[in-house]
Order: sequence, then C-alpha cells, then structure tokens
Amino acid sequence: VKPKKTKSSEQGIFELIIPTPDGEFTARYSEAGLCSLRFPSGSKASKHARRTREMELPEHVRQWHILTEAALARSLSGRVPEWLPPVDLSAGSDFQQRVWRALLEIGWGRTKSYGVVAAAIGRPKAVRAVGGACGANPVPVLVPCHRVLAAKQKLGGFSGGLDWKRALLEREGIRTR
DNA sequence: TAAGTGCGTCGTT
DNA sequence: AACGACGCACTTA
Repeated sequence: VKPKKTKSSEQGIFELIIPTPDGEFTARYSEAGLCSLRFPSGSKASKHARRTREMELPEHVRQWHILTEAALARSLSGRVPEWLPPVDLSAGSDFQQRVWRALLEIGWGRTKSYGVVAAAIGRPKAVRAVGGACGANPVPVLVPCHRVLAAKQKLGGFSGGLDWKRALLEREGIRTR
C-alpha cells in the first residue's frame, strides 16, 4: 500500500512493483488503465535494467494501483477479487481483445475449454488461435486465462509456466485431469 | 485406459 | 509459409 514509484521510458506509462508472497509482480498503466501485469521475474530482486526515477504519480493511477494490489492479493490467496481496476486491452488485435474480454466473463472457480471460448466469440473453429490469444494475454491472473483448459478438463498450456497455472487453479479449488 | 500420431483450422509473425 | 497454451479420430500397448 506504499507503491514504489517507477516510470518506464515510455511516455504516459507508469510501471509499479507489487510485492506478494509469491514474488514481485510488475504492473503497468496506460492512460486507460492497467495494461500489463507481469509475473515475478526469474530470480527475485528487481532488475537493474529498470529505470527508477522518482516522479509524481497521478492520483487516478494511484487509485488504480490500489485496486490492482487488492485484486492480486485476493486472487493469490484464493479469494474472489471484489473489484478490478480499469483494464486496458486496446493493444491487442480485434481477435485477441474478443478472447480477453471473454476470459473476463469466466467466473471465479469456473473454467471453460479453448473450444468453448472459441465458440463464445463466434469463431468455433479458431480453437488453436484462441490458445495463441490466451498466451498473449497482457494481464494474467486478473484476466483469468488460467481458467481456460483443454478439452476433457486437461490442463493445457500456460505461457507463464504450468506451475503458475496449476497453482492459480488449485487456489480456486479447480481440479484438472 | 493411457499415450502417441495425423490432420483440420486459423490468427499471428 | 510456418508455427502454436487445440480438438478429434484412430492406432497401439
């Protein structure tokens, strides 16, 4: 609740660290909202590469970040996030955005197969492409791509590493085959 | 059953 | 033109 201010080299993009029992996540905000959430990077400590320049953090971003921290904390501890910050998915293609928005509709503790998601967005045959879009999800955890399983309740893949997918599912009480 | 192969499909690079 | 966080039919053990 005392976010360390960090600014990327990109203009108008604010990058902040979120310490959690699972490591340091990194959140990025555009003018529209949370546009990226990264899993703790490999080792542990923040990387040297990041430019840390103190600066004034806009009030609205500060508020968004508070929502992000709370939502992430609840998600990682197996509780339902009550609120999400505004999420900016505009960087994705039309197809990707349709997939990501569909993911937001999968309730906590629920799952859908890649095929069902494909059908849900009106592209029943683009099953594999849905997998690709899930892999490109810029806001994992809060945009719950981990709730998408392969057919027959099989685990499927996860760009953030299958250990993460298994952990997130288990914390929601979801079982796979 | 479980595990492996082949092929259709389609958005992305 | 090639490559997947897939799905399904089919073959083997």
